[in-house]
Amino acid sequence: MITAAVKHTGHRHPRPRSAAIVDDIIAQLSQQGYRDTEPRRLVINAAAAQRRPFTAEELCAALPCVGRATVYRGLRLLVETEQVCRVLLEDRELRYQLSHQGHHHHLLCAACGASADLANCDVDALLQEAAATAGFQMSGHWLEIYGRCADCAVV
Amino acid sequence: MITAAVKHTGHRHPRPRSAAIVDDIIAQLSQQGYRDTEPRRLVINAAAAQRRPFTAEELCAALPCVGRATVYRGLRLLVETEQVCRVLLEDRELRYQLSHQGHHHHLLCAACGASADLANCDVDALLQEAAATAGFQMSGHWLEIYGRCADCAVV
DNA sequence: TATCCAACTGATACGGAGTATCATAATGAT
DNA sequence: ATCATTATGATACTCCGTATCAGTTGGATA
Repeated sequence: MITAAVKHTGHRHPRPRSAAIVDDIIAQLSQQGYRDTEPRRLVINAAAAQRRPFTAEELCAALPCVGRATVYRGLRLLVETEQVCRVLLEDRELRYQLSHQGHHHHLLCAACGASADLANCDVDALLQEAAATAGFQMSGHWLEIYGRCADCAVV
Repeated sequence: MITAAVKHTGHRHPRPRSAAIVDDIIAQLSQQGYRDTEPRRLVINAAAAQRRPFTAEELCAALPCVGRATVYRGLRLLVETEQVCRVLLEDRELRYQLSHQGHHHHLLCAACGASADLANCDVDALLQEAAATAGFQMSGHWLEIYGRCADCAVV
């Protein structure tokens, strides 16, 4: 019998630090009835390796041995299960990044492409209220914030 | 000599109420060096005739005698000159609608497709501040609000 | 550990949305 | 009326994402 700790993952080297993330996501997917497959792991792993919001095509390029459709399907599944969130750039380019828990918005740096999470912000409540004033039942929203991060800020 | 009031616009019937809007927009474009052309007027007129945010393809369909590229170019020009604003639906479909002055956001009804303007809302200030707290210089944002308008509200 | 079905994959084709190209036409300043 | 500039329209093209479908794989079951 092979225990989880000893089980090979296909890597000859020590498991990268992203392996835990992959396992965690795979576990959550399994719980929801989705299978643990090699291509799916590769997609999650590649997504976790990104340091910036990335495009689906970038993932495809990073995973030449995984079919394009599979990459797209994998991303879609991850978005649906809220493991990954979608980010919209100013030019409407769609990018992705791993979710870091709960509802939040993104501060997107136009200079370096970095993304910072904006949590603990009561925009939602404000919008809900403003919408209600107009007799509108708000059910959702899309908000992206553009500018420059601390590192790229113009002095 | 033909005065502006008498000048024919190609209509045999009384000028539709949108004609004033078209003239106004054309005037603003002229001021910026853009020409007053028939296809461009047709695009503006068709845009003004819409009651809901519309897609570029819908305009194309409504203007079979105007080239598709021209419709797209016209819309792009109108967006650049801020005569028309872009609206993003939840499924990322891009729509357009005439601008109604100043910065504002849209309340988009998922049931009937209507759009209401949300003005006099200090979201911007709130975001600016929240972003600054994270050391982020905000330069812009994209915000769309989804839900149900007063008419379509679920009781 | 053998069986089996549902889920998954990958190659491919397809479709929609928007843009580039370029020869021709129209505008409006002179 | 002339003429340089801008605009148009037909078309081809790119890009992004999805549908299709035959073949494969995962993992539940016994």
